[in-house]
Amino acid sequence: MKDITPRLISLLKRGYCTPQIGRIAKQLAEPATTIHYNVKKLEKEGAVKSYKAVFNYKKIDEGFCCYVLINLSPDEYGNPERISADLAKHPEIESIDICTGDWELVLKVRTKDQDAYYNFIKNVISRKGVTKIKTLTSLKQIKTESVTI
Amino acid sequence: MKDITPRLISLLKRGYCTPQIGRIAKQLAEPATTIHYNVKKLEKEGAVKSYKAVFNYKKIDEGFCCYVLINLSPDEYGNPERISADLAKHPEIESIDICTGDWELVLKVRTKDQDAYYNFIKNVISRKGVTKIKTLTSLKQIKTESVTI
DNA sequence: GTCAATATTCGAATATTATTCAGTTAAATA
DNA sequence: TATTTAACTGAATAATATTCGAATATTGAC
Repeated sequence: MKDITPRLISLLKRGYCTPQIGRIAKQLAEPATTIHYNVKKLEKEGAVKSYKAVFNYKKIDEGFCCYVLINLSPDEYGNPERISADLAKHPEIESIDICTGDWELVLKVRTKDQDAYYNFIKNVISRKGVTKIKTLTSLKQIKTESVTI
Repeated sequence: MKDITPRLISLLKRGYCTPQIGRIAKQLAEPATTIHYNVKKLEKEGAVKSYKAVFNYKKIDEGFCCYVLINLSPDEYGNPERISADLAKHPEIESIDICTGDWELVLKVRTKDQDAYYNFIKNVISRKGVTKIKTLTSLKQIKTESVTI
């Protein structure tokens, strides 16, 4: 039997959802057509990037979560966007920020477990350009993607 | 004229969306009823927490983003969930993680600008229980909530 | 391995929900 | 104040999700 779940999760993680006009209308006590108009306006302005699902990541084999703080070598330092665009392709990486302060890059990474994380670090992060890494491991997620768990 | 936008954004930021069964079905080349069944299964298992919107935060007056690394005082150290649950109420905080490593709490915070962030720190973060704070300011977001910008 | 129980797939019919349209009201501009 | 543009809204329509029942596949007990 074909297992649809992984492909389904992969799509829902980044998009393939849509706002519930009727439910919003009821909640805000406004006509559905008014909500529709305003939602479309937000989309047209480019204010909305995507509609997506937030998961209980333990239940989709992504229970291990951590922040990866990265220092870049002098030659990558001037162009962090190149390495970032490359990293962005990896589905394990939930977010990538180019930062000021002690660290140039901050990643949020989700893997199945510590073993999978170790492999991820070995294969993806350990590369020329990265001079120093610090990992902050999440013991418990209280809030994620604006959703309180 | 009543401005619906802020209330609309507030709802979409955390939920009030739903998967697009038909579009997923087309993408995965499976019948819509099969997709429907599998989506409902994920929901029933509790694997899906919410369906929500991801924004271009610059366009919704949340252009200033940073990570806040926090050390807790010895008395809060043993029960970080209390202070976390309290922080979770604030809409400026996108995520809260209780971590190992050099910092006990990692927050991701979005405000309009640096001034708004300063006020946020003063009013929300500076409290008994927090002994040390380090802010990593995001200069550019490459990927957010699994969505590449 | 065989059989029964359970879970998954799927097409056709139905129910629900979003969207369009056209008219109205409000706001901005000159 | 007149004129243009943007925002709002109800009724009709279009699009989409959901239910149902039946077929197929998987799992677990013996």
